[in-house]
Amino acid sequence: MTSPTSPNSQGAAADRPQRADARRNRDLLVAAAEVVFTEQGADASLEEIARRAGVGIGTLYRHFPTRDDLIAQVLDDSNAAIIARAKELLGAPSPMLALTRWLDALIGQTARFRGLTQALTVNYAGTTGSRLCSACGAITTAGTALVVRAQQAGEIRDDVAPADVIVSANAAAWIAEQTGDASAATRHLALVLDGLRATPAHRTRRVKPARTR
Amino acid sequence: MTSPTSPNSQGAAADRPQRADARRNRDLLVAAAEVVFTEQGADASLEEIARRAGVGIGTLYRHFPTRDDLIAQVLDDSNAAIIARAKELLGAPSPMLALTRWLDALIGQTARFRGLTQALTVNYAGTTGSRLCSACGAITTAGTALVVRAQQAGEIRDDVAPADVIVSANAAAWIAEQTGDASAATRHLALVLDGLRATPAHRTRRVKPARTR
DNA sequence: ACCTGAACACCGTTCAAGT
DNA sequence: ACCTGAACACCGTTCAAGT
Repeated sequence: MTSPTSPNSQGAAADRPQRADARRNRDLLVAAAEVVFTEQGADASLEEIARRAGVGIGTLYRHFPTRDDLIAQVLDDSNAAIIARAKELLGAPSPMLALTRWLDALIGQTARFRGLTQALTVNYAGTTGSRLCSACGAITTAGTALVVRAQQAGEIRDDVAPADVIVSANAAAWIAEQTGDASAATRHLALVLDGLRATPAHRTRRVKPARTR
Repeated sequence: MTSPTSPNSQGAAADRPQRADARRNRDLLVAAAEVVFTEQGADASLEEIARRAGVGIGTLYRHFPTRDDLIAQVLDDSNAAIIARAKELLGAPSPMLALTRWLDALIGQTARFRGLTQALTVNYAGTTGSRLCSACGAITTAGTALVVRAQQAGEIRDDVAPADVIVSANAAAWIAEQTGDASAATRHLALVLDGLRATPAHRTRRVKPARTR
């Protein structure tokens, strides 16, 4: 009610929310985390990340209360990129080719480091905006647009939910991660895409007589 | 050369290799492990398993030097069952239906507890008989026979490796595990099976002119 | 021969003291 | 306001002592 409002507090406040050394430590941590996660996977030692960044473990926890907060920051740039790529591909002439390319890109970045696929899939499927992937909802939305466009163009069947397509791409990334064979992901995605192109199985079979009641 | 051979040593030796209390403790551990793994997943506390079995933690380690050894023992029965089921289904009239049913069963037992899909996939794909799943090779072999039969009957395309089909089924189980939605696994498997039924994508497209050299 | 549980090692997390 | 690292908690693993 009586709280005062300074004239230019609306946008300027977010620009320098922290001390210069704090900002620097934060950047060092994210850079170190990217290296260590890539080397050792998403369950790498946080102590090691702090050591490589040259800061105390307490500083890491101050900036990133949970492991997921740190992972989320590492993913931030590439998340923005994949969303931008989806918008770009919406303008491409072939809806099917656009979808295929985007799913390929999604797989590539989901496999950035070991353990990430597992961590992310829950977020794509769920509705809650988690700490691990604040952009996951936006990624799903962006991918959905590409799927719907391909469906409306009649290039893929329309009885499959867009979210399921994205989850299937994640499964492909997971296969690559597990088997250590990147081409396995490509083969799996190709199989799923062929399934998407196909006439649904229940339509190719003889029509079952409708059940009474 | 000079080693004596007792008259009936050939099969009897394996029957009582350990003391009665040791045997009992072993059984208690496997039973407790099954319960705890089901409740808490494949990374459940080993100390808790020992406690529930009513034995010291040292006894658990004596019988099962690694976590994988314990998991393997828990899976033993169902592994034998899925292999038997494959042989049974090889005699079923419809190769495609037989394959579908077997993959469904495989997914069901791969999702027995959280974290198992991940642990097993490496074994299906790899060649080494690991501690975690000594039967994985046999399961792959059994599944391969079902895939090959469906291919030879012309019910599914023959340019897909049988091992890839099994890995795809594992991916379906993984999706169910991650999203907590069992029907997601069914939908995903259905999509893959439609892909398997489909004419390969490169044959449905206009034939590309063969590249020179 | 087998069992037990204290002891050790490791890592994630917190928090009192310092700047 | 932020940083530091010792301290605490937790869990996996080993091994000397016991039966």
